[in-house]
Amino acid sequence: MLPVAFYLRPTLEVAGDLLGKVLVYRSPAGVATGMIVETEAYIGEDDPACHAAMGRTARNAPLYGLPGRAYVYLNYGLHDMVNAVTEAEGHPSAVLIRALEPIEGLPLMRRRRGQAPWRKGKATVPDHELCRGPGNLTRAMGITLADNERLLTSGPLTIRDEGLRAPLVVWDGRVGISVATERPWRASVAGHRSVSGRPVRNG
DNA sequence: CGTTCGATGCACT
DNA sequence: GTGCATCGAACGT
Repeated sequence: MLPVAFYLRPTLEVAGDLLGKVLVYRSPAGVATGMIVETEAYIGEDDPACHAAMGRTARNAPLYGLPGRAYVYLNYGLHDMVNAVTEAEGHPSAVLIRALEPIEGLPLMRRRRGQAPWRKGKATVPDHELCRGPGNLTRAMGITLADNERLLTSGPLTIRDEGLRAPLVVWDGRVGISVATERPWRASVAGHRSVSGRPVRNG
């Protein structure tokens, strides 16, 4: 299990080092796990895309708290986004987990994805798309707002180092936001099928 | 290939 | 009332 000290570091280091680590979620319905292949850093009140940009509010309070906990919020009324809180208490920063390569619990993931209101009765989801995108991965894993502020170092929601080979990391601009997109604060595994957005071209 | 748009909830102004 | 750290279907070129 990654210790609190892992998260108590500069957010960009955490964002890069989370690639290749394994997100684990244990629910009554079963266990689901996946290797993290895409992350984004949101760093402090000076980052206009960070939820802390306007100062502390009820919603973003977890960002200001201790590292090594989850920050989960609802976006577009439909999608729960999961972040790992980083840096010291009082430094509002986090890493958004944007995509996983599914490892364990694929049938459970597929069942959950199929329950999305806009997807009922549609074609089944290919394995590598089950956890592609931040909204998709929380739905597949079963992570919800109820997991906000949960410890990532013990309990049902954890991130483990399973010793997988360190992947080749690509840094580029964050996606889905309208400000500060030029900051290269999105980390992804080069060429991985489960990374959201357009594939990164290679020479 | 591209753009548009509906689904859906809530924090914040 | 406005605006999202989204998703994917439907349509146009």
